[in-house]
Amino acid sequence: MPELPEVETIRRDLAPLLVGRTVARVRIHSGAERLAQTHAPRALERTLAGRRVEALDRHGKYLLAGLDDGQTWVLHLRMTGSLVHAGIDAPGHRFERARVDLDNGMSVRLNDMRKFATWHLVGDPAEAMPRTGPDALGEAFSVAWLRASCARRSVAIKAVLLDQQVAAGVGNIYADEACWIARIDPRAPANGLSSQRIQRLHAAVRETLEESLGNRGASFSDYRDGLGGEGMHHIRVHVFRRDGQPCERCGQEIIKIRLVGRGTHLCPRCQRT
DNA sequence: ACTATGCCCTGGGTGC
DNA sequence: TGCACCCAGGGCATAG
Repeated sequence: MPELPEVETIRRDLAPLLVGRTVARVRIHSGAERLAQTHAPRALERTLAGRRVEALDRHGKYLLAGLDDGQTWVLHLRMTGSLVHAGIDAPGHRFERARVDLDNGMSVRLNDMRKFATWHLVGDPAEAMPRTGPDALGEAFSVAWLRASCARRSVAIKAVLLDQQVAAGVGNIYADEACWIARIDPRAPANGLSSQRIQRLHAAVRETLEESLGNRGASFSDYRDGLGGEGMHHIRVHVFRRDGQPCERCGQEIIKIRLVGRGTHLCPRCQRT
């Protein structure tokens, strides 16, 4: 599950390898047609060929490749997607869905077991990410913003954290981790949290994302960095997929529940509503 | 406006 | 060993 730290790790790996390079050829494999959201697959392949990559940015979980014709190639990896830099003749991964060959004998492969990844080619990146708010590591995601986002919502705080309009880039792993760090029960109604607890939660979101970024992301299953390697953060998490194990803080057994349609992990003793 | 649910996908795990 | 079933969940569509 590439979330913000994973996507940012990929961006940092790929930026020096892609920026300044020209796309020689793009190939969307048979069976992966849904990848291309704004064009028919063959049309997208033709349009991208010959374009130079001028920048590789990120917003939330989206990667944004700025092209020399002013268009932006917007990539989202969803749950099982990865982008791996490899030689043009390197054998394809079992779940390779598309490949981008560069002008220097190298390529980037999109591997995606579940075929949920998307590519948009747009003039304005906002077109490709219409329901996306401030990046969770950016300045616009402030304590005041989180407080305002909670004030008008009666749903569980975890649902607010997962809302990409509130904190773009936070996904299931880091929502659970942030709630544990802030000692807040993820089921707590958002509009019932005190100002002080929201401040603590905001700091916890930043802390968990930055720590994971420092560990090059969490490879619970399919996530790979831009060079095909695994992250290290999955062995550093406090609650995510640690159900049955003792809480690091109080020793109580971590439990797993279902909340907003997602597996949710928490310590029932030291996380309070 | 808000909230809840189903859908897309496929491999891995579980139980019989 | 086989096989049916369930689970994983990001973002969108749809319904209430």
